[in-house]
Amino acid sequence: MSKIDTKNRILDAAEVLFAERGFADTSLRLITSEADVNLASVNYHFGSKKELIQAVLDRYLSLFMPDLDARLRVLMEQEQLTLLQLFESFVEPLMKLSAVRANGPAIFMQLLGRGYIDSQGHLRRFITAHYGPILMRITQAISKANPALSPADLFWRLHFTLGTVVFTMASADALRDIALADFGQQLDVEGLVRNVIPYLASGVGAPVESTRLSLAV
Amino acid sequence: MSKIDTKNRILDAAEVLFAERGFADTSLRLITSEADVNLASVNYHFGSKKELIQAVLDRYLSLFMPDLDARLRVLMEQEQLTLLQLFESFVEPLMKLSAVRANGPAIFMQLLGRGYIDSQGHLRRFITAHYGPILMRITQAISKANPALSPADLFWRLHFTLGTVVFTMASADALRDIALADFGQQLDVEGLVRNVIPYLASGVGAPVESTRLSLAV
DNA sequence: GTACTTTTTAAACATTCGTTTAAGTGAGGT
DNA sequence: ACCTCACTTAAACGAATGTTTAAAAAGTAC
Repeated sequence: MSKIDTKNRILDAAEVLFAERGFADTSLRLITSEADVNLASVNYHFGSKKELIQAVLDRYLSLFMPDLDARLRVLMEQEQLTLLQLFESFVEPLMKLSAVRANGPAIFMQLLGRGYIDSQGHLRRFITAHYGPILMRITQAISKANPALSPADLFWRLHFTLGTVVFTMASADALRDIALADFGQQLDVEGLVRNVIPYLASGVGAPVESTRLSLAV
Repeated sequence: MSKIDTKNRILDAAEVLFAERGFADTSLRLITSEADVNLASVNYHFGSKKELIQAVLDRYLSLFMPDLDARLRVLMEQEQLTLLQLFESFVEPLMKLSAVRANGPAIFMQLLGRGYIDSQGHLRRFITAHYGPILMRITQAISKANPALSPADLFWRLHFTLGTVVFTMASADALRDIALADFGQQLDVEGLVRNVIPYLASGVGAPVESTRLSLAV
C-alpha cells in the first residue's frame, strides 16, 4: 500500500464521516478503522486532526473556488446582472465536484456547513485567508446585482445567505428524509440547490425600505 | 446556599457558556467553576448534562412559545396576513425574554442555533415533542400568508428560514463585531432581528415559478 | 544484496470528559 | 437534643480522545 493510497483512504473515509457527524464527533479511531489504516497514520501523513480537516476541505475548495471565480469574472463584465443569474453561477462549479467522488457536491456542502459552525469558526479564517479575493468578488457581484444595498446591508444579507445555505446543507440528509417521508419528494442535491436559489435571490433582493420602516416603528 | 440558588447559579452560568461555545465544547467543570458550585451538583440537580441542556433551553421556551402561540392565534383570525406581519409577531415574545436576564433574547437565539446544529439534532426532537402544536400553527400561518406554496415548498422554505435565523444568531456575536469594526454599525439584538425579517419575508414569499423554471432548465 | 529512507504498526501516554461514590454538613421538625 | 433528609463536597472511576514512541516492515537506489 503506497503512501498516496493511505492518504486518500484517510481523506475518503474522513470526509464522509465529517459530513455525517461533524468534526468534533468524529474520532480519528473511527476514521482510521473505516479507512482500514493504522491510527497513527493520520498524524504521520497530516500532522494533526486539525490539518486533516483542512486537507479534506481543501480538496474541494481548490477545485470549486477557481471555477466559481472564473464564472464571476465573466458575469462582472456583463452590463446587467440579476441575483438569480449570480446564484445560478454557483451550481455548475458545485456539481462538477462529482469529479472527486460520486456525491462530492453533497459532501462538500455539508462539510462547509459543519465547518462554519464547529469550534469557533476556524474554517472561516482558513477560507478568508486562502480565498479572500474570491470572496471579495462575490461581494462585488452581489453589489452589482443589487446596487441599492448599503455596505452594511450587503454584509448582513451575505451572511444571511450563507446561513441559509450552510444550515440547509449541514442537515440536508435529515431534511431530505423528512421530505421523502412526508411528501414523497425525492430531491437530489442539484434539485435542493436549485430550490434554495429563488429564496436566496428574493431575500437578498428584498427592498431595503422595509428594513428602515421596521426600524422606525 | 439553598437548593434553588445552586440550580439557578448553574443555569445562569451554563446558558452563557453554551451560547458562546456550544454544548459539546462546554464542560461541566467549566460551568461549575464559573458558577462557583461543586462539580457533582449538576448531576445531583439535573441528572445529566443532557438534561441540563434541556433545562437551560426550556427556561426560555416555556416563556417564548405560549406567548408566540397567543399572537399567532390572533393573526390567524385576521382576514389577510402578510409574511412581514407574521415574522414581526416573533419579535415581541423574543424581546420579552429579557425578563429572564438582561440579554436573554440574544442568549436564547444563540442557544437555539447551537441546539439545532449540535449532536444529531436532539433539540429538534425535544422541541417537536414539547411544542409540536405551536410549530404546526407557525406552518399554518405561513401557508395563510402565502397560499401559493405547495406543502413541499412550504416545508423547504420554513427550514431555509430556520437556517437563516439559527446560523445568524449562533454567530451573532462574531458578526456584530465585524459590522462594528467595518461599518461602525452598532446593532442590538432587536435591530438584528428586524434586519433579518425583510430578508426572510421576501425569501419565503419568492415566486414559486422561478423554482420550477430553474428545474426545467 | 546491502544500505538507506519512507511508511506502517502496536503500544503506551497524557488529558479530558461525564458520572458515581461515600462521607460530610446543616437546617427544620418533633 | 436528636433525628431526618436535602444538599454539598472531595475523590475516584472508567471511558474516550489526540498524540507520541520505538520497533518492524516495505520500498528504493546502487
